[in-house]
Amino acid sequence: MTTKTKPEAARLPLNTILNGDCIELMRSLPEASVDLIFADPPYNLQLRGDLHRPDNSKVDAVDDAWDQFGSFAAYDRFTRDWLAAARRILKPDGAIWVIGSYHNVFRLGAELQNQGFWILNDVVWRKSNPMPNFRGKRLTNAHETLIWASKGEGAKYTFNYEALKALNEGVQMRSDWVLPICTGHERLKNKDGDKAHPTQKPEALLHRVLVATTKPGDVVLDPFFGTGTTGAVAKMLGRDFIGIEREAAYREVAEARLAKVRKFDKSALEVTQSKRAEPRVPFGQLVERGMLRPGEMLVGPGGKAAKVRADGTLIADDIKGSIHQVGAALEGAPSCNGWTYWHYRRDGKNVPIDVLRQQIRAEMS
Amino acid sequence: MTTKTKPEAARLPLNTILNGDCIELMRSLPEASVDLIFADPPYNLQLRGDLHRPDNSKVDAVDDAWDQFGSFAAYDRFTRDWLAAARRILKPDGAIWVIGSYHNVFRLGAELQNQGFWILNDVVWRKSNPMPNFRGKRLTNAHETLIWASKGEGAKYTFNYEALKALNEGVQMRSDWVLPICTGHERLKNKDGDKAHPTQKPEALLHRVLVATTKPGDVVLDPFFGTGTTGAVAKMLGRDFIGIEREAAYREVAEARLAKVRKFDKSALEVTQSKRAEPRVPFGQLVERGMLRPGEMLVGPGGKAAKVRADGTLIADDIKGSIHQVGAALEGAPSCNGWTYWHYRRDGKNVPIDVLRQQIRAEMS
DNA sequence: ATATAGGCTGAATCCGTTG
DNA sequence: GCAACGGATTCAGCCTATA
Repeated sequence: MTTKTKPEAARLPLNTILNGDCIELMRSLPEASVDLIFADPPYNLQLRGDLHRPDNSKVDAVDDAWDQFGSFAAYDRFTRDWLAAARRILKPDGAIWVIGSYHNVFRLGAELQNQGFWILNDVVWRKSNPMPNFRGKRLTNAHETLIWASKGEGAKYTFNYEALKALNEGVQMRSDWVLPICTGHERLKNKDGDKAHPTQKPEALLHRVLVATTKPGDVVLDPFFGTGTTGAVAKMLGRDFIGIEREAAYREVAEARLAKVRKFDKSALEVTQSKRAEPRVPFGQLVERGMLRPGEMLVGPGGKAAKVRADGTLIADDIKGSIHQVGAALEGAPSCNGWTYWHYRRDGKNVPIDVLRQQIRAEMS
Repeated sequence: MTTKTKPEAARLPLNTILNGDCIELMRSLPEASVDLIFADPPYNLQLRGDLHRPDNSKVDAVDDAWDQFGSFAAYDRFTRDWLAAARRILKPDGAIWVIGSYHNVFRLGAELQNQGFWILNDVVWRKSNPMPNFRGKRLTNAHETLIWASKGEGAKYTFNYEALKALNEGVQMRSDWVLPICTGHERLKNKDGDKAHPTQKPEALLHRVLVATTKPGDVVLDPFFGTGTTGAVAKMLGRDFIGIEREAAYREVAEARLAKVRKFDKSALEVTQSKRAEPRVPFGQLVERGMLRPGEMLVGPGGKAAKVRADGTLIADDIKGSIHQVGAALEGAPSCNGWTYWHYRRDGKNVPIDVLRQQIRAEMS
């Protein structure tokens, strides 16, 4: 158990599995209190006891299409209710992931949009070892779809771009992820030796989701906890979790699983940071500190020149302004990173002024 | 023009491009008369401001009037109407394909289901060369989604299982297709040399769709014909097509294109052959898959050590980076193959991490 | 003629902080 | 809340120009 001092965290049942219906339980939690929701909702309409066709006297006589629509209406109500409950407890800068197959994911995605969630990406989990289509009547169903959404248009969200780029050998992570399905030792068994859960997700999938879109210490809620993959990976990665599961058999397996999980060592959880996280250094400091002198000339890559002024602005002909503004104006570009654009001369060589910024940053740390 | 003896075909405007609104025109066609519908409707992208690449060049956005809808409700009405019109003219044993991105595909899929279509597969077009995410704010949007549906539960449909298996080097075709986007000579230009259509689809994609789900002589209708990729591939493959397009500029380009197409052109087929290369395995996958734990130590041949982090980077003292970068830095070398340099300990022995990469490659093949 | 370098482009819901 | 502004951000493939 983690000790929390934040007020909202004090009211949250962190790192536990709640027993019951996820809609009711989410309604009982404080609003705007969790950072991320990961949801793997059921989609088999027949197995869900709480899904009923609407009480419509004409149903008996109608064709398959209407029957489907009736079932879909019930599924849509269920989706609307749990998503609304999830939305309430999500922080304004939080995010949600849902996963589904073609049976339900279109309804999930449409309802996400209807409720104002803002889709950031749809992600394809491409299974490296899917079950073949034995009858040869369709394509091998070799993927599932995840949807990642923020709370609304313009809302902030966490995305560890550099960490994911590192995970992908230095190139941007794409929206299609190749990962094997959950088999072997990772696949949990019950006492009879049968698989404990029909759709256990691989830890690798949750690892990528949580590394990508949460920070250490974030609260991750999973309303369809199952055997607790979300909780297990959250614990490993130093995130707090809240699980909701109404089937006792799944809760038992998940509890046993979670007890065995160990958190990774703290320094291993630090992840490659973006340059945006570095402290801001005003260009004027380089002048104040005497690294550059007022009157000194800077040159751009194309040979364009500008003069440093005492207040940390540049002047080139009649163009005055910041290093960025003058660079952009000279290039006719919408923007310009003055730190990499401008160079000063030392020992007959052109050195980017960014070197000086790095010196200052090194002193600061 | 093909001579048809079937009665319904006699009333169909085969191998022509109809000028006008697709909803009205589909309503004017005889019911239950076409075998396949391929539809690439507007995506309703909802782009806000301009987007520039890091080199300051401006991205040519899809800002055409035909992609603008006032609200999800307006888009849903449009979708409902054209899908209903399409459904009416589809034969009972016919099928429909739609393509979209996360902006619209969830609404498309949900409405297909609402109208009684029976989804057979969702298919992911994995782009081998997508446009990157220039600002590093999300995952690279590297795929689009197609939905393949029959007219209803239990309805018959055409699926050429063996042909697709042959296209896929003898193994079952999966639901994820790797194909490049439409560029180069295939990308049609207008008189000014600009692209004739902002979203032209590759012929290889239509080739696979038509080979998979139509027979020679089938009638294929495309209500959003654009520059006529569907018609061109249908003609090559000996299928009849009906195109509907309301923009005169697109119709003109499509007419010229179709006039040049000859039946049984194999060029599209060649494009579908994927290049066989040793798949690249990011080191991060070893961490995600639990083969190595964050916090675990790796050792180099000279005994130098580094710690694995959750994002697949290493840290040794204050040196952080990829397995290759950290290896090179510790050795003072310009480069280093981290796969052979680094070893992990198992059963008292040092094992090169390349062994783990080989395991993953074995799974993938 | 062949290799290399540089330029250009693609269905994109693409910034965050300070004043 | 809005405006100003600092400054961070790209991959694959094809085409053209140069060596």
